[in-house]
Amino acid sequence: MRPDHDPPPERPDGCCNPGMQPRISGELAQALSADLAILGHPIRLQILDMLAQRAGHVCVCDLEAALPVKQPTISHHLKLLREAGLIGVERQGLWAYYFVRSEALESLRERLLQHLSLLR
Amino acid sequence: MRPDHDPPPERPDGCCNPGMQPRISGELAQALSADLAILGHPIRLQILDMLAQRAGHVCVCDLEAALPVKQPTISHHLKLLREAGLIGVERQGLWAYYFVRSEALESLRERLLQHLSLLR
DNA sequence: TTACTATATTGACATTCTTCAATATATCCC
DNA sequence: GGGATATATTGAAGAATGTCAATATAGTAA
Repeated sequence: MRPDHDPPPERPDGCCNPGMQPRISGELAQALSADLAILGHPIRLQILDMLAQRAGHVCVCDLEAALPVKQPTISHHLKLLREAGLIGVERQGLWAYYFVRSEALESLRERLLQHLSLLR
Repeated sequence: MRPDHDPPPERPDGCCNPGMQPRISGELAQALSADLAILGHPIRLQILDMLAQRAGHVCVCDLEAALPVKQPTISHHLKLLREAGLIGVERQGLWAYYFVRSEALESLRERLLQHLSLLR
């Protein structure tokens, strides 16, 4: 979104590491923080937890009954998780059964694990 | 009464698992999402990455030179990371040298990995 | 058809987050 | 002391996010 190549400016004496760069590029940082941000909400964490408990058998009314927000808010977070590819839905008549897409969650976990160990 | 292991994947007639609860409590979800949120910003990730590269020798001017935001914004994110306990600072004269608090970052990493594996 | 139900969407509002110019603070050097 | 420099803080503005009442949609059942 913004050019990021300032040639190393002259640095006075003893301070500073001129030309130092992050190993994590701007784009990678964006992607990683998006991964972290989609998980970074208590209701979404609890939704994922409930879906993981009973894969394929959780309807919206279960979530609504167990969580301290109203139904439109549940639907909103479900949509975000679905757009992030972390969950899927199968409609059966009136009900919508949500499930964790384990392979997506697993690869997200791998990515986080890998990059967070960089920060050690 | 804590049914950690509800074996019946059968639903009672039509929909819904009455009385279903998340394993992750509201408080734990808050704490976890705070952990995730402090990492969920590209600039903060890049700051942590740069600090991890040269522990103890990164001043604000290095960060300012390498990252696409202005100095007050850098200071703002440094403050958030410091308040989260993830980094520390040692002032030397005019300069402020920031460093990763590895043990805090490590325990955060452990917590995240542990709880994320719940969601599998 | 009509009534009912589960979920999705809309629209509005409030809150939080991000950013930066301006300014303050602290330190060094002369 | 004054001037220069590195970083911190303030304050304001816009952007993003979270929430819910109202409404829409789509299915069931009589």
